[in-house]
Amino acid sequence: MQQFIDSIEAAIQEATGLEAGSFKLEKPRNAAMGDFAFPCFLLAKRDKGNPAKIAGELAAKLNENFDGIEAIATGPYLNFKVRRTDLAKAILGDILGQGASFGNSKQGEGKTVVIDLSSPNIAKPMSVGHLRSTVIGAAIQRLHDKLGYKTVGINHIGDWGSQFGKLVAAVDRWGDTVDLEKDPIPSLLKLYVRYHEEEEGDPELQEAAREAFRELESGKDGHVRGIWRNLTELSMKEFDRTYARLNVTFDEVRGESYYEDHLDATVDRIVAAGVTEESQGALIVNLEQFGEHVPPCLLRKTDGTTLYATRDMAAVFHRHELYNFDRCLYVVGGDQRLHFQQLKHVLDRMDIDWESRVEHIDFGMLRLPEGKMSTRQGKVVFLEDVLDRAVEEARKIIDEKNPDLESAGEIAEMVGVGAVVFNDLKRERTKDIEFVWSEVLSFEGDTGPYVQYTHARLASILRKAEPGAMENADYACLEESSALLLTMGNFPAVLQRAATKAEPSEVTQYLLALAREVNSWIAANRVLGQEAPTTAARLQVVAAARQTINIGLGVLGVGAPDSM
RNA sequence: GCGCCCGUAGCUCAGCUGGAUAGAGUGUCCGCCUCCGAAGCGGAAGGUCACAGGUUCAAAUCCUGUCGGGCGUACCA
Repeated sequence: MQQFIDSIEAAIQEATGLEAGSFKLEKPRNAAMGDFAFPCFLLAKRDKGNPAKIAGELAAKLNENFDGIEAIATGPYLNFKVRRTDLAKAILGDILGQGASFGNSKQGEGKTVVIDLSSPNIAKPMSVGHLRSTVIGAAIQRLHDKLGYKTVGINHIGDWGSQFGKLVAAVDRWGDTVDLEKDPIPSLLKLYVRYHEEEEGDPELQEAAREAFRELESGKDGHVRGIWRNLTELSMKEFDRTYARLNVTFDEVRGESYYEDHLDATVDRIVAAGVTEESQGALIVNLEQFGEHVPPCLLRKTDGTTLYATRDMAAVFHRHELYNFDRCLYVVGGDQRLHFQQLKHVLDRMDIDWESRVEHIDFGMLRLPEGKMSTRQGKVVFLEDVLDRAVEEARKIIDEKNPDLESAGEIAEMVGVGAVVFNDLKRERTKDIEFVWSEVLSFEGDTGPYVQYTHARLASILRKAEPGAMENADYACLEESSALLLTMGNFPAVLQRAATKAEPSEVTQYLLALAREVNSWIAANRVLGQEAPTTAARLQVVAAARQTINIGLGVLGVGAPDSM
């Protein structure tokens, strides 16, 4: 499809003297007007003329040299219509010829993107909130993979910090009251909550927790570290189960604890850059130059221990040394905007030239109808429960509508999990989401299962077609199908925009629109049993649409079943 | 208090870097399984794009202010 855009743009440049890149073709208001549009306001301004008149004159001029493309002036717009058979042939040829690599690009060749995603905290259950970072981050990684970047997905596990002192002390004291092996996460959560409550009036507990974290930080490999290591392993085993269901893998799993040894060097490096100062007994980087309200970044507390920010500084230096990234994306909730701003400001003050390559890919918070989620108040929805219920629901629908379906269990898993993941990727990243069960468990309309269902229908038609039925197509019968063809042809551009903006919802929204078009096209265009050249042409549309949906769902990490 | 983000149909959301008559889904109402999958398709109703100014040939989109909501605001992560 790109070839049409290129030749139209080239012709406009030649006829008007506009420079390449100074204008962009748009999509006409409705498909009947044409395939591509060029608003003439820009020219009208330059030449102080009437845009409608300019459009008319330009149309006449361009049509002299066009072959297979027609320029039509409609008011101040200049619309272009490609010869239908050429359009169909080019787009279907592209998609079917490229197969699974349709949408691939070389734009990322030789470039590296580091993505920090998921990053749950040890000993806490994954809530639907963690789903967002995991699923958004994984989609962004796959998008970049598709565009030829080298990608490194990093799961930066929260396994360090003063709360682990409490946890270790709690396990030490009351570990035998729960079954850690069988039910690790809920048990740990219970212990943590109990410790939190009881230490209020018990200085001894407070001191025990502090002591435990001190020992942990000292690096001594003894009793405390043993407990901590065990907690970590138990939690990771649980997390891995969920990741497997979500179809997410990581290139690097590193706890914050990994940076223990890097902390002193990191602080030294920032001090050496001359940007630190002492304030109220703590070591800080003053950031007032970025705005009088920007609070300083704390590197060392009064007691000498480090903070989250220190560990993140260590991590970003480490990642840069290791990967020399072109983009370093942090897929972390919007509640941490200030933290990442500070991180970037510190890099900026240190005159680090790759500062602009570090991006906080923030996303909206997930709220329950009754308010903000809170683990301690029991106001959480656990991810496993959501997945289980969605799968259960999918199974119920399959039993009802398609009781003979083979491997119904696997497909129910694909559809249920797909519904949850798709739903999470549906809205613009930064928007807050209210978690409503009925919405997550809905399989109709703007949902993942709707797209999956469309895929299954297309696959079903292809299964029923005779071998070789796609040969000798008569593209003339696709006269009325050009809107759908253009949508499919636009897929590579959608992927590129989604990657640049780190915005998976561009893909979900695209797939919903495509599925909608496909479904009404199927209703209006009988494929099988037509005259052979007609069936052949329509089968190509079916195959191309199936292929495009399949790739799109793949990027999102949602399964594309051939039947469901 | 201050900073950042958000406000589009009853509800959930699209609307790309300003461009043609603001679009989907859901819910409500009506129609379609003797024809490739009804998790579907077609149709109806539903909008002062929070409000008020401004910039522009052109504003849901950019700027300012007001109101409403969310998040954050130095020794948690």
